[in-house]
Amino acid sequence: MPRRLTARGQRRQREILDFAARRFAAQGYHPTSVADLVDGLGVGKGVFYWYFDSKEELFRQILAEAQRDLRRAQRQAIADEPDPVRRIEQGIRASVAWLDANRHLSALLELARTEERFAPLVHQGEDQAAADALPHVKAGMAAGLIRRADPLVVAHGILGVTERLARKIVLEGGRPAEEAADGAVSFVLDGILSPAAANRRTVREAG
Amino acid sequence: MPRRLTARGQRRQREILDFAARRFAAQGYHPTSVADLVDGLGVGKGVFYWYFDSKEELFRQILAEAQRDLRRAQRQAIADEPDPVRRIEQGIRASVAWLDANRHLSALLELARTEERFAPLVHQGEDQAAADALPHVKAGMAAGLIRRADPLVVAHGILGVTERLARKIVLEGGRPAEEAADGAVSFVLDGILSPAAANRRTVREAG
Amino acid sequence: MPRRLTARGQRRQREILDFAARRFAAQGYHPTSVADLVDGLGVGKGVFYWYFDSKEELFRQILAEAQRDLRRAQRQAIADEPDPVRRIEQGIRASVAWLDANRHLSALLELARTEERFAPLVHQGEDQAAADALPHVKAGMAAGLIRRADPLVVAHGILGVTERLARKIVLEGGRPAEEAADGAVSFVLDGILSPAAANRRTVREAG
Amino acid sequence: MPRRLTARGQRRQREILDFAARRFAAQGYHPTSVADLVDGLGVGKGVFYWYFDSKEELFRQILAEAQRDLRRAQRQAIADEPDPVRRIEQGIRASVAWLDANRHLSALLELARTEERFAPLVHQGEDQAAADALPHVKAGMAAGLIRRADPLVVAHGILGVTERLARKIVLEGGRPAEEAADGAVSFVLDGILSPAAANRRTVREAG
DNA sequence: AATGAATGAGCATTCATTCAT
DNA sequence: TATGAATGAATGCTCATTCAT
Repeated sequence: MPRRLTARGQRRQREILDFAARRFAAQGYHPTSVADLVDGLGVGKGVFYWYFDSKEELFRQILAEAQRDLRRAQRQAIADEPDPVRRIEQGIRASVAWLDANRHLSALLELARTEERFAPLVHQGEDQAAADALPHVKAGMAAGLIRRADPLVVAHGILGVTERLARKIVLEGGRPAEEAADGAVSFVLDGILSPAAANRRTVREAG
Repeated sequence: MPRRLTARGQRRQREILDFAARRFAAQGYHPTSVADLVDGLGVGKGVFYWYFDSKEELFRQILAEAQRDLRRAQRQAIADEPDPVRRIEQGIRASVAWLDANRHLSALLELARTEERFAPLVHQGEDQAAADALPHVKAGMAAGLIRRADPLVVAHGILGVTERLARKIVLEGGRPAEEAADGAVSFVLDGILSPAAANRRTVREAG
Repeated sequence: MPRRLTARGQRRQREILDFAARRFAAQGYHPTSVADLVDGLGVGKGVFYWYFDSKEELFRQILAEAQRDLRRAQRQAIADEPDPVRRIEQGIRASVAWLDANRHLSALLELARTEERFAPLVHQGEDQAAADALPHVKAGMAAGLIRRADPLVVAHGILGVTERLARKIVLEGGRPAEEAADGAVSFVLDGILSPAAANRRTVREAG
Repeated sequence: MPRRLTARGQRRQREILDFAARRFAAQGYHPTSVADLVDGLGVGKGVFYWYFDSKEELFRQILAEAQRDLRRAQRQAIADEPDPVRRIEQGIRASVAWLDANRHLSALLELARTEERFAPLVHQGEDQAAADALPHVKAGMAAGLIRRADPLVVAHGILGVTERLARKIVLEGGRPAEEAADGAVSFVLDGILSPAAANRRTVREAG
C-alpha cells in the first residue's frame, strides 16, 4: 500500500482524493460507491485499488488531510498575535473562513462523525481543536482578560458557537463568512446579556 | 400504509420503532439492515413490512417523533416563566437534560443530518428550534436584558453552545448533565470575557 | 446460520449440497463460482446465502458429510466379522465400492486436500481412517495372523494401496470395482513376492 | 514465447520458476496471484510476462520439470541393479527420498491433480511411473521372484503404498525418510500376513 | 398477522493481462 | 528488459423488498 508513485501516479491519486471528497460530502459515505468514483473519473476499477487499499482507507486519508489542513489554517491565523483574546478571535475567524472555503470538507467532517468507524477520529480531532485553544484561554484567564471558568468547557463552547454559526449562516444560509465570524466573535466574547443586565448578574454572583 | 392497528399491533409497532432507533443510533442508517432489525426482535421479515412501508419510512418516523419530543420538552420547561432570559436558561437546561436522557435519539439527529434524504428534515428541525427561541431573544432585547444583535444569530449561537457542550461533556465525556448545563448557561449569558475586559470592550465599541 | 428450515427448505438445501458437490468435484473449488451454482440450479443468488453462510462453509459441509458417509460404509461392512484379517479385507472392499459409487465425493476428498483451508480436515479424516483400521491390525498381530510391524504404518499402507487402485483402476481406468478390490486385497495380504521368494526372505530375516 | 535468453535472463527465469513453485505449493494455484509472485520477487509485472506467456504456462512448466526430475531420480537409483526385486526396492527408496527432498514439488504434484487443466498431465505422469515400474515387475514374475498377478495392478499398488507412506510418515508426520522407505519396502514385498497365515492362505488358494 | 423463502440489482474487491514509457 | 499504471470482467457477498403459504 505504501507504493512508490511516479509524478503521474501522484497526480492520479490526488485526482481521486479530491473527487472522492466531493462525492462523499455530497452523497454520504455509504451511498457513494467505488463504481461511482471510478465512473465519475472515467477510469477502470483497478485504478482505484492501485492507489488505495479500500474505500475505507481512502476516506480515512481524506479525513486526516482535512483535519490537518484546518488545524494548519488555525495555527497560521494565530501565529504572531500576542494578545490571547485576539488569538481566540482570529482563530474563530480563520475557522469560519476555512469551513466556508472548504465546504465539502466541512460536510465530510460532520459525516465522518456519524459513521462508527470514523467517529473516534473526528472526536479526536475535535478534542485536539479544543486542546489547541486551551492555552489561549488559560493565558487569557491568567492575564485577567477572560472570566475564570473551566477552560475546557470554555474552549468547547467557543468551537460550538463557531461551527454552528458557520454552518447555519454560511453553509446553509448562504450569507458571507464575515457575518458568521462577526456574530461568533461577539457571541463568544460578550455573551448575550446587555451590559446592564450583565452587571447586575455579576454583582449578584459576587455578592 | 396508515393502517388501523389493534392494540397488539400498536405494541408491535412501538417495539420496532424503539429497537430500530437504538440500532440506527448505534450503527448508522446504512449499516443497519432490515434483517438486523427483525432478527434482533426475533420476528419474520413480513412483520416489518406489515407495519412500515420501507426502511426509509421507518427512519423518518423515528426522526419526526424525536424532534417532536425534544420540542415538547423544551416548551414544557419554559411554560410559566415570565423572564425571557430565564426562559432561555431553562430552555438550555431542558435541552441538555433531554439530550442526556435520550442519548440514542441525540445520536440519531446527528446521523440524520448527514444523510441526503433526511438532512432537510433535520435542518428544518434546527431552524424550528431557533425559531422557537427567537421570541424569547427578542423579548429580552425589547426589555433591555439582552444585547442588541441579529436575534437569529443569537438563537443559533445558543443552540450551538448547548449542543456542543451536551455532546462533549455529557455524551462523550460521561460527566453529569448539570455540569454541561451550567457551563452552557454561563457561556451563553456572559461570554468569556472578564467583567473588566468586557467593560473596556463595551466602552470602546460605544465610543 | 443454524436456521429452522421447513420441509421445502430442507429439500432446497439438499439440492444445493448435491449439485455443488458435483460441480466442485468436476471443476475444483475456486473455478466453481457461487454464480455457477445458483445459475445451474436456476435460482437467485440470495437463495444460496439463505442456506449457507459462505461458499467455504458449504464446501466444509459437503466434505464433512462425505467423510461421515464413507466411514459409516466401512463400519457397516465390518460389523459382524470376527476374523480381523477378514475385517480388513471387507473394509478394503467397502472402501473401493464406496469410492466407486460416490465418484464425485472421491474427487472432492482429493480436491480438499490441496486447498490450505480444508487440508487439515482431510488429514484428520485420513488419520481417522487409519485409526479405525488400527484395532483390526493389532488384533491380527495378537492372534499371530498379521506380521509384526508398526501397526500404524501397516494401516496407512493398506489405505494407500486401496485408494490408489480404486482411483487408477476404477475411477480413471473405468474397470469394475471388484477388480480393484481383489487386486488391493491380494496386494495387501500377500505383498508382491512369490511364495518361494517370500520364504527365502523370511528365513534370511529370521537368521 | 520460446525466447532466446541471455545468461541473466535465464537466471531470472529460474528464479521465477523456483519462487513460484514454492508459492503454488504453499498456497495453491488459484490463491497464488501473479501479483504475489512479482511482489515476492520484488520485480514489476512486465518481468513475469516477459518470461512466461501466462500463469498457466508457468505452472505447466514447473510441473513438467518436477515430473522429469522425479523420474530421473528413480532411473538413476535403479541403473545398475540386476535383481528386479531389488530394483523395485531401490525405486521405492529413491521415490521416498525425492519426495522428502522436494517437499514443495510433492505438494505441487498433488495440487495439479485436482485442477482440471493439469490433471491429465499428472495422470500421464503417474501412468508413466507405473509403466516405468512395469518391466521390473514382469522381469520379477518371469524369474519366479514375484507372485503372478496383473503386473499393472502390482505396479500401481507399489506406487500407492510408497506415496502414501511418504506423505503420512515423512511429510505430514515429520519422521525420517528411511522409516517410510523401510515400511513401504516391507509392506510391498511381504504384505501384511504373518508367514504362517500366508502359508495357509497360499495352500488354500493353490488347493 | 406472520413466517420462511426467494429475488436480483448492487457492492467492494481481486486479478490475469496489457500498455505506455 | 523492465517499471508503474491501467483495464474490466468476474467474484463472493449483501440487502431492501416481495411472495407463497
